[in-house]
Amino acid sequence: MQGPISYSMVTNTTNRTPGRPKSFIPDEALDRAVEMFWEHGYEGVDVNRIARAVNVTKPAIYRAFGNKSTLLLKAVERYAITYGAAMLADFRAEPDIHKAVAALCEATVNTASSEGRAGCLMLSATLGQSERVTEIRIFVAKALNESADIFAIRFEKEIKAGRLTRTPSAKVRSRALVDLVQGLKIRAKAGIAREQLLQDARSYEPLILGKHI
Amino acid sequence: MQGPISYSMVTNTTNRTPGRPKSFIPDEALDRAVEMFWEHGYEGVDVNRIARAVNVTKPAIYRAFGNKSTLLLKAVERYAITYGAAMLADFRAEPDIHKAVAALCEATVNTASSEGRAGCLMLSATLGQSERVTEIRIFVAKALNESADIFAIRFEKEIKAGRLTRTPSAKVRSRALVDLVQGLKIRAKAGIAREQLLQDARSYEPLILGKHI
DNA sequence: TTATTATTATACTCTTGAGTATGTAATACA
DNA sequence: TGTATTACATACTCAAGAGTATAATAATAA
Repeated sequence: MQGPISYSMVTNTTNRTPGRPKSFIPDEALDRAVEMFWEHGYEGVDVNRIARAVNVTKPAIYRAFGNKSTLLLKAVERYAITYGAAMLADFRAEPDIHKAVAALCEATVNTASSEGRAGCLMLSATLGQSERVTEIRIFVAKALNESADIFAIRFEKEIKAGRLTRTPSAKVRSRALVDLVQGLKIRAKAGIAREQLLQDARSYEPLILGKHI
Repeated sequence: MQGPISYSMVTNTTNRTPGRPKSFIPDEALDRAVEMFWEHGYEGVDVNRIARAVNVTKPAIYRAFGNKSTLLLKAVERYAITYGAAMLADFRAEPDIHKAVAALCEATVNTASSEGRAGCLMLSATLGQSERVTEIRIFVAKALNESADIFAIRFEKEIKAGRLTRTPSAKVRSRALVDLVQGLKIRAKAGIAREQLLQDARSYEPLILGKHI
């Protein structure tokens, strides 16, 4: 259909290994897989489409990733880095805890409530039925727990510094924040209006951080 | 495989319409569909299995429900009645608001965190890719909004009665409660231990209802 | 140049499962 | 007893899509 793409077209470093070079960059294929699985779901995507999206044919994808369910697993892992880790980094980088929580909630809505790619790939994959769904669930559970831990450590610090009340505990606040975020994503996927969700998201910062007695 | 089942075996009221009577009760088939879709997901179930589960063959199911995606839609609606509406009824029936919220959170975990049927059919169907997923999402969005409204009305009443502080508002509390519940279900599906989730669920009542200043 | 190796594209197999065409069984009613 | 009606089971069609066998191609190394 289209002429083969030489290695120099996709990378500028000299190829050191013998053999015909890849005509696509695996991580780019993964990015397209992320987008497509995110938008259409696991069963809604066939490997052919992903292959075409990176100007390659199916066997190349199978050679690079093994099978479709492994491709999803890798896509989920990449999604976690691209989106999840980025949000956590922003959270850690923001010195004002109120701004940090507010930004996290708003960013969640903005990411989960876009027109084409609604919701969250990690959740869709967790609720889905791919062959490697067990590994995906373990990965997601770990990711959620790690997020909660990061939140909890930060809340604990703020409590110790006297900037948050001792109750609710850092642990409770952190778990609640994780769950609230999941709820926002779900409602985004269900099609509830972004403006509505943004309004709710903004109200969660005072709910989580507000003074309790 | 098995002999046909006479109508008198499945109902005791006299059949008033002519023609051979159904050898299965549609609502029972729906119940089995709920169970199977819940446990294995939409793509994980084939119509044949549902048919066999009610001692009938495929065409009978197709005649009764049209096609697979409609069957899922109907199953989701039935799930909403069987589980969602029941929880809301309990919530309304409980005069003590603290007990009402606590019971809701705990019941959520107990329902969503069982061994075989983890999570929530409404969420799975919302994140899934059946043909009628748009209608499912609209239905689920409506259900979530209605739950939030019920909570909000109740919280408003408690605020007016002086049993809850004016902030956070009834609206904020209600949305947060909905989202927290969704988060618990997601984490249940991801395989986080029931005991852990129960502990978190119990901490959400004071978070939502606790006095804020 | 030639051998070696890795990767590609073409063209295929195969399974699975959704949906249906056809003839038959069971009931109401005349 | 017979006719209309509704549902049933058997046995099928058909499409889609996962995964692969095979041969060609593009690079390195000697």
